[in-house]
Amino acid sequence: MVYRRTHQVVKRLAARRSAILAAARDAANEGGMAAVQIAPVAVRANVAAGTVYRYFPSKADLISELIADVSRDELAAIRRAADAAPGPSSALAAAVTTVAVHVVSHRKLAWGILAEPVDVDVNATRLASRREIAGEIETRINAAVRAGHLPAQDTALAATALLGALHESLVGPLAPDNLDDPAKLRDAVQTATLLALRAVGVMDARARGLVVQAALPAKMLANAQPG
Amino acid sequence: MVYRRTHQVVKRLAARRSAILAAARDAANEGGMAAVQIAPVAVRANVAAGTVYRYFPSKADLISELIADVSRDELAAIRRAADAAPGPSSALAAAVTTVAVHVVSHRKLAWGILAEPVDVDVNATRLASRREIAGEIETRINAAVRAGHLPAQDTALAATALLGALHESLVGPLAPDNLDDPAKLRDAVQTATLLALRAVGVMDARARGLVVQAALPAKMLANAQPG
DNA sequence: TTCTTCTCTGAATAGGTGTTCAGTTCTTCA
DNA sequence: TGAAGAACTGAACACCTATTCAGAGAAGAA
Repeated sequence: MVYRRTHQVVKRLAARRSAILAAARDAANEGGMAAVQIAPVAVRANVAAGTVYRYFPSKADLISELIADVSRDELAAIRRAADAAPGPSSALAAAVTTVAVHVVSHRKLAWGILAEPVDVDVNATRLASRREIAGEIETRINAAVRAGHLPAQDTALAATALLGALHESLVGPLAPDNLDDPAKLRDAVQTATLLALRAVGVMDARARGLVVQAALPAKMLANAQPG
Repeated sequence: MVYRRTHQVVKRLAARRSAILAAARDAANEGGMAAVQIAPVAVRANVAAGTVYRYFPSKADLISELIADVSRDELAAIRRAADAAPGPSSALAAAVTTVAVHVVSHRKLAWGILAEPVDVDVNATRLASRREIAGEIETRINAAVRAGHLPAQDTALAATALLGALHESLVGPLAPDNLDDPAKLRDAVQTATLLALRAVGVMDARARGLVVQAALPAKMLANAQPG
């Protein structure tokens, strides 16, 4: 009389888990991390509040996993874009553009993951996520420096500052508020990218060229969500 | 039999108000806005919790006033530094350096005022504060552009990005953690300032010169608080 | 079909923090 | 000095939301 999970059950359990995570992601994307509350998320996932706890030991774990998920996706996108570029400078430009597009495409979510305060328990995850992204950017800056395209500098600080500039100008409270218009959005992404590249020492003229080259297909911008 | 406040009483009331605000400021400086809780603040100010409500209608009002206070000070410092500079570029460098020094000097407070999420009621105040600072920086960028020292650009976005770069690299979670050492701190401030200036289009060589010129007296750095 | 084990439910619980208010203490004024 | 008004106190209250858990519902084994 041993109970053994049927394949079908295993699938359903996995699906529920995903549904809960997806619900959390949606909630975060609509109202920031503050909106990721157990009861509402449960409703969204068509599940009772208690059920959430059968999949995640605590809210902190849920959010941690959400953050890890999102940054895994983001990191992959950055690497893909950068690796496809012809040289170190283009790679950096592509990486930066990718980050810019991602944050404007999911502003609330990005804000929640980046800046919104949460339990100390999730800070570790968030920090790790940030480190990964910053580390990737730093790697690309380093490559450009080694190639002689950028002046020698504290690349860790530079990567951090670069991300700060992007985030603040694109999803911060002072970010332009008319980003629903695709044209404006594209402008904002390009302007922010230009600023970021100049910050690490790319000369103005060259930076403008790189930004244009790195311009992403409209398809990617089309994913942007109003809000 | 009209009760009339004696001068002494008026003074005491004012002192209490200040004490409460100061307590709130201290708390924020130690643990961010999350640490600004009525009961602890009251204890710090040697007052009962209820008393706080005789001076501030609600916690949101208390925090709003705190934010307004801090940014008033900051704005004044920025203007003082910039106005004392010999030209538009130096003025911008001085302004940026001032912001950098301020944020590293009170990291937790800065973080709380800048990024930590709070009641919607205080968001207006925080936004206003941010706008003021960004506006001042924007003004200085504009002056430098008009003087032909910087390329034409979206100065509002540039100011925002510039502040983002500073904040993220100096008080963000990835900021260097050895800023207790005055030498390191000075380095970090200068590096961040350099990045910020380059971002808006100051050429590398010139930026380095401006950063050195704008170097603030050690006295100002001495106010930095460990943490 | 029936028993056992797993899974889900959602109302109840728990903990934390802003806010109130009846009672106390202090201050003014005659 | 005493009456009246103002300020202060701090325990009680209120609200919000994460978490629990006893009972209900499904799913597997026999």
